[in-house]
Amino acid sequence: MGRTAGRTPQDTRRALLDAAADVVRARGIHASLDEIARFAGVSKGGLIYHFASKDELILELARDQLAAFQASIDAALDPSDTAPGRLTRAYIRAALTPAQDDVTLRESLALVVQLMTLPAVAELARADAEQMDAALAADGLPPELLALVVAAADGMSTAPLWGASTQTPAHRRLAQQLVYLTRHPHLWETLTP
Amino acid sequence: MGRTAGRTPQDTRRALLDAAADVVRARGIHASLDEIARFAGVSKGGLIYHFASKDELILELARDQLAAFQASIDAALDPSDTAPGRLTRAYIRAALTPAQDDVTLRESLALVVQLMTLPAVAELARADAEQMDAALAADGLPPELLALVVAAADGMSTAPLWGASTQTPAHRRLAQQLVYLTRHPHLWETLTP
DNA sequence: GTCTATAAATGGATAGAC
DNA sequence: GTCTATCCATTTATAGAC
Repeated sequence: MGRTAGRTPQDTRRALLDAAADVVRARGIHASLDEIARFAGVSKGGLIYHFASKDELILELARDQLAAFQASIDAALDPSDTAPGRLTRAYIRAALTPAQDDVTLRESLALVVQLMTLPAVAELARADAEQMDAALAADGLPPELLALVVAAADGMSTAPLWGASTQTPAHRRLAQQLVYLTRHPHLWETLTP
Repeated sequence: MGRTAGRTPQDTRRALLDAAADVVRARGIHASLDEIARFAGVSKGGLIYHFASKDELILELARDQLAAFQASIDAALDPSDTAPGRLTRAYIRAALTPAQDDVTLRESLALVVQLMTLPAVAELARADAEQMDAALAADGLPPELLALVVAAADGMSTAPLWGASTQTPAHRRLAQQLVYLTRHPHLWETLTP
C-alpha cells in the first residue's frame, strides 16, 4: 500500500518521534522499534524507512527534546524585561512552571538520561548545556548569585526524579524569591560570611 | 570446578554488585548478564546462582547505591554540631564534596536513574527520598530556607548529569554561603520581597 | 512510502556436569 | 559453589513485494 491518505512523510516522522518519546518514557531505552512503530500507527519497516537505525531515531529524539527545552526558555522570556538577569529569570520560569504534572516531568527527565546512554546524545547534551551556561554567564548577574539561582532552579526541576513534588507552597514561594533576588543582586552580597 | 580459592560467596556477591555498577554505568541498563559476570570474573551461570534473575540483581544494586548515599550523609554529620540544621549541613557537604570527580559523579547519578527503569527500584528511590525529606523537615530550619538550600544542593549535585561542572570557585563559595545561611536562618527572611 | 517475511544476532534463563 | 551447554524469546536490520 502507498502513502496513508492525509499523512505526509513529515507527519509520519513527527508521529514516530512522539511515539518514541512516549514509549521510551514508559519502557526505558530498550523499548523495541516494533512497539514504537505500532504506537505511531506504522509498521517496523515503515519506521526504518524514516530512521535508518535505532541509534538515529534516538539521536533525533534527543535533538527534539533539547530543542523543546530551549523553546520553553525562549517562550518564558519577558519582552518588556531588559534588566540584567532577564535570561536567568526566564530560566527559572521555564524550569519551575512545567506544563506537565510531576509524574510526566519525572519521566521526561528520566527520558533524557536514558537517551544519554548513547554517547552521541551525551555529547549533544553536554554541548547544549555548555552553550546555556555561557549565555547565562553573559546575563549580567554576579557569578555567585547566578550559581545560586541556577542551582536552585535545577534542583527543583530535578526533584521529581526522586519522587518529590515541586508543587508545594514553599517551592512556589522560593521561585518568587529567586526571581526577586535576580532583580536585587546586591542583597545576596550582604549575606557574605 | 568448585569454589575459587580465597573467595567466599559473600566476596563473589560483592564483586558481582561492583561489576554490575561499573558495567551498567558504562553501557546502560541493558548491559548483558554475561558481560557483568565476566567483568566480575565469574560465568553467567555463576551470576545466576547468586542473583536468581536480572531484576533481582538490579534491585540489589539499587539498594546498594541508596545505602551508599545514606552512608555518605551520615559520614558528613559533624558530631560537635548540635544546632538546628545539622542534618541539612551534612546533606550539603555530602552532595557537594564528592569523593569522585565530576565524570564519575555524573555516571553514578545516571546509574540510579537507569536503574529506576525497574518499577521496584523507582518505588525504592521514592520511599528513600520521602524519608530523607521527613528527616530534613525535622531538622529545625524554616521551611523556605530548607527548600532553598536543599534545592541548591540538589541542583549542584545533578549538574554533572548534563555535563556542567560544579567545581568552579563560584560553586565552592556558594556551598559555604549555604552552610552559613543554615547557621543564621533569620538572614534569609531579610531577603523576602 | 509502507508493508511482510525473514535473516542473523543477542539475551535471559534452565539443566545438569563437576 | 561455579561452569558449560542449550533452549527459547526477543530484537535489529535487510530484502523485496505492493
